[in-house]
Amino acid sequence: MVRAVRGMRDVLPEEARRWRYVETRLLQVLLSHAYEEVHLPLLEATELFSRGVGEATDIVEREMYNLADRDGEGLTLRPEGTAGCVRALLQHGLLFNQTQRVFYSGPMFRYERPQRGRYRQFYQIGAEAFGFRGPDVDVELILLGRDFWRALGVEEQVELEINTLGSGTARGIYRDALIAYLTPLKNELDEASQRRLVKNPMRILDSKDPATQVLLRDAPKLPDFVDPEGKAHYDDLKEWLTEIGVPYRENPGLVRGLDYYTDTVFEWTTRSLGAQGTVCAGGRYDGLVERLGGRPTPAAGFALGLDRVVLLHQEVHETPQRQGKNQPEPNFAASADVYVCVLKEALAGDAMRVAEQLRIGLPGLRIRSHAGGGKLKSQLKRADLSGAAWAILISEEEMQEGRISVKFLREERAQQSLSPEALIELLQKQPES
RNA sequence: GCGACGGUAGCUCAGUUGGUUAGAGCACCUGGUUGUGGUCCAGGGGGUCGGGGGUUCGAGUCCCCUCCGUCGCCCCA
Repeated sequence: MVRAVRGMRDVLPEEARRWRYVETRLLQVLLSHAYEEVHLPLLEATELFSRGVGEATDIVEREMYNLADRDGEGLTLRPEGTAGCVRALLQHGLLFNQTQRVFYSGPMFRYERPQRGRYRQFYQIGAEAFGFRGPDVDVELILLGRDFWRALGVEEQVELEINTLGSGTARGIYRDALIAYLTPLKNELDEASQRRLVKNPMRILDSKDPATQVLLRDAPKLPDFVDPEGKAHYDDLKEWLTEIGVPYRENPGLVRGLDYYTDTVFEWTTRSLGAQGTVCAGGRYDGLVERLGGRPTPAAGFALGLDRVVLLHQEVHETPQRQGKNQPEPNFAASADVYVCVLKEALAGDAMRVAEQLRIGLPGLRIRSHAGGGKLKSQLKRADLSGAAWAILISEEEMQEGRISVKFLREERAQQSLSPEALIELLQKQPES
């Protein structure tokens, strides 16, 4: 049997129902902040990422899915969304003398060791804001995050960490100072950190190796190198967060794996997901637009890991038992809301007509009409299994009188026989999805 | 890329120091009288024991390789 390739995941109906709910909620939040949606290609020129993300990053060095187009052009399955987003806005002149706030959603690809919450094809929702220099837009992005967690009811599980990297130049100076300090101690560093010393020294700050952490105690501190403007920016940000009432934790070790970040960086993390605890992360990247050929443009954004957020949502809101009398809102367990049955097989045509009538009268409700024949008993069994709250029964006598019966599957309530119009009215009052 | 652990029915798992036709629960299908689900009862279908090789009279069980998964490292969302 041909199996899915490693790191590629199938999302089956039960999870997909939750997935759609979560994604819909998140997109609603974005729209409520008047962010505009864009759709971007999965394939980009390889150069976009080597230039945008940074040649020395792990992503570009060994995690990208590279392929050659038929004419030999180097293509890459996007490993992240920001570079492509900037490219698209630049290409169409949307960053010229104007601001933009956009979002996108879709799969990203990285060749990593698969693990729970970490797949080679994984889904991100990204939001980016261009043309805003001040920390107000940083706050806005963080607020977006808080609204996400509230919308999903997982705010208790998530916390915010922030840090500042300072301007690009300040960062460069710090980087050199760090290298100067660590180089003589090179042999005492853990293996991974030794490699990073040349390529991406700031990431050493993230090391979990105890010996390395001891060495770092006396290392130059990033905050001491942050330029006055960067410091003011950061102070403003913190003040704002406090004022608005967004709790945060400062984490001076919070660095980014992608080269383009400057000044503010932030990360929403959870302890509920094991090692893959980062659920949403972002920050400023004032240098990227210029790096990709545009005019210098301040920018900030974040990416949210949908796979992980769905997982987190699942931890907090378990799928209820199918048979429960009071279906929770929303109803993840059900694959239909209304199930149409016939008392005689010859009535199948009438059933389809009635189902269509209901679909028109009850948009939003999932109406499934029985297929495959069988006795009423087995039809009702199907109805129950579908999770539907109502079974509709079509009988010959009632059809002649222009009535149909509704049976309440999830509450103690007598079956009713009524006209289609009355039925629609009845079900309208009880939105189930 | 590194380390540890795991893989038996659709799912969760049992399977004795290697020994007959590999089991359970759940799920699924059928029946328990004509047109009423969930509970109950009876019956039924379903497994190349992840794959390949080896040891052995004999392998789900032992050994090697490989694939996949989980946890951690790493990386990051």
